[in-house]
Amino acid sequence: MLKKERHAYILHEIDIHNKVLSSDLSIQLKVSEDTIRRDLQELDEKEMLTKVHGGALSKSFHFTLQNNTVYSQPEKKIIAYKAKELIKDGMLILLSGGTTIIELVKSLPPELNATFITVSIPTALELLNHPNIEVIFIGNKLLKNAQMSVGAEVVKRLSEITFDLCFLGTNSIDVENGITDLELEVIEVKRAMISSAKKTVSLAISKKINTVQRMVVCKIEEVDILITELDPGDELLKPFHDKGVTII
Amino acid sequence: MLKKERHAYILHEIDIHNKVLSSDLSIQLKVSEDTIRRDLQELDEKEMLTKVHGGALSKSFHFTLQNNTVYSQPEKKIIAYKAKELIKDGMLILLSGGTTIIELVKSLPPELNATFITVSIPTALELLNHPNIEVIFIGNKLLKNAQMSVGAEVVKRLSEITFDLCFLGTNSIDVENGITDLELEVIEVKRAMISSAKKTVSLAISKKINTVQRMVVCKIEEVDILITELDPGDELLKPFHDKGVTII
DNA sequence: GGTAATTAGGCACAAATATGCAGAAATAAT
DNA sequence: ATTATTTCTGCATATTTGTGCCTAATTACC
Repeated sequence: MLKKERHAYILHEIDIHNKVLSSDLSIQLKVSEDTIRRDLQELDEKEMLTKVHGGALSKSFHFTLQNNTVYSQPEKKIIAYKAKELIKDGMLILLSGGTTIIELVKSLPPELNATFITVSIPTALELLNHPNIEVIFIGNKLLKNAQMSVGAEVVKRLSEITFDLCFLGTNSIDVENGITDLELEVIEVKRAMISSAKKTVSLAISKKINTVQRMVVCKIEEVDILITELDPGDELLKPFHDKGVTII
Repeated sequence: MLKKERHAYILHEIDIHNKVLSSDLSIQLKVSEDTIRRDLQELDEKEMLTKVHGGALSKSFHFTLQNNTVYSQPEKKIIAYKAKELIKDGMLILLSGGTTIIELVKSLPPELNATFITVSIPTALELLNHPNIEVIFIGNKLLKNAQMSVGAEVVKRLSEITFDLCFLGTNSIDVENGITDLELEVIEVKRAMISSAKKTVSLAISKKINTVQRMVVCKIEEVDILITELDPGDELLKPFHDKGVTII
C-alpha cells in the first residue's frame, strides 16, 4: 500500500470517527506504529488533522481520545467488527442495504481484496471508497425508501451467480417466523439473495430480535450465522442456537 | 506496444483501481520501470493522474476523500435552471454522472412526473430524493473514479431503450473534436447513451468549452443542444451554433 | 512518585527515483 | 532507398525516500 493511500485512509477514518488511535491504525494498515506516527505528523503539518498523544483528532471537532472504550461503541460498530472477520481475500460477497451493512463496509480493512455485489445504492457508494475491492451493482427499477434495485430482472441476475457469503441487514428476526420484512418487492430480492449464497449471515441489533413484520423472507433454518452486538452466549440468542444457527 | 497505448492502459487501470504501482505496470506492460516512471511523470504533467512514490493515484482520489465542495457551483446552478425547462411530464430521460447533473436533479420541481434512467451512483441517489419520478439504474461493474456502471452489459441494455432526452455532464467539448473524454470505458457508455437518445443535451460550464481530452465520445454534429452558464448569444458559443447546435 | 505507554531521533536497509548516456526505433527530409 | 534527426527505451550510477528497529526521553495515568 502506498503512503498516500494510507494518508487517505487515515483521513477517511477521521472523517467517520473524529479520531484515530495510532495502535489501531498500525494493525489495520499493517505497518509499524512508527510509520503511523510519521504519517500523522505529516498530515498534522499539512493541517489536515490534529496530532495528539496516542493518535489524532479531527480538526473540526475537539473531542478527547479517552471516551473510546467498547462500552460506548454503538451496537452496529460491534456487529460490523464481528462480521468483517468472516470476509477473506478472493471471496465473492453479496450485501444488502441498511446502516449496519454500511458500518460493515466502513470497517473493512483497506488491504482486503474481494469482489462485492450489491443492490443497494448507499452500500455501493460506500464500497467505492475502498481501494482494493471490486464493486458490481445489480441495477433495475429503484425503490425510493429502500434505495435498492427490485424486480424480476434483479432476481434473475442474482440467480445466475453463486456467492460465498450473503450479509443481510435485518429488520426483524425471530425463531418462529425467521427473517420478516414489510415490502413485497424487497422480500423478493432478499429471497433471491439468500438462495444464491452458500452462506447467509443476518446482522441484527438486539432490539430487532424477536420482532415480526408482515411478510416472511425466509425461515430461520435458512440463516447460517446470526450476528448481534450481544455476547454469543446471551440468553436471548439461545433459541436461535438451538435451531442450528451459528451465533457470533 | 506504443507509448500512447501504454498511457491508455495506465489510465484505464487507474480508473478501475484508483492506483497503480510502477512495479506492477513494468511487468504487465513488459517495459522497464524507468519507462513507466517517465510515463507516469508525463501523465502527471498533463494532470491526468497524481504521481506518488511507488506509483500513481487517481486525481479524484484525493478530491473525493478530502474536500467535497462543488467546483464552480454558481455556474452549474444556472445551467441546471436552463436544462430543467426541457423536461416535461411523461418523458423518459437518461442522465450521466457529474456535479452539473446533480445540480440539475436538485432543481427538478417536485411535481414532475417522469422516468429517469442513469448509470451513475451519485445521480441515482439524488434522483431518489424526488417524490414523483421513477428511477431506473443500469448496473454492472462500477468504476471507482467515475462511480458509474461500465462494460458491455451496460451498452447492451442502453441500446434496448429509446430515450426522449439524454443529458451529458461534459468534461471537454470543442467544435473540431466534439465531446471528448479520458477513459475508454466511460466513452463506450457515453456513446451508447447518445445513440439511444432522440436528443442529446450537453451541459458544460464555459471553462470546459474548447478543451480537448484524449478520446472522442462523439462529433459535434451529434449534440443537439448545448447548455452553458453564458448567454446563448455569447461569442464563445457562435462556432457551435454555426455547426447546427442549439444554444441555450 | 511510580509505572506503562508513547514518542523523538538516530541508524540501517530496502525500495524507488533522478540523471546521464548509448543504442534502438520511429519520423522526417533528401 | 538512404540519410539525418528526433524520440524512445534500457542500463548504470548516485541520491532520495520509506520503513522498521533501537534506545533514551517524555507523557499520561494511576
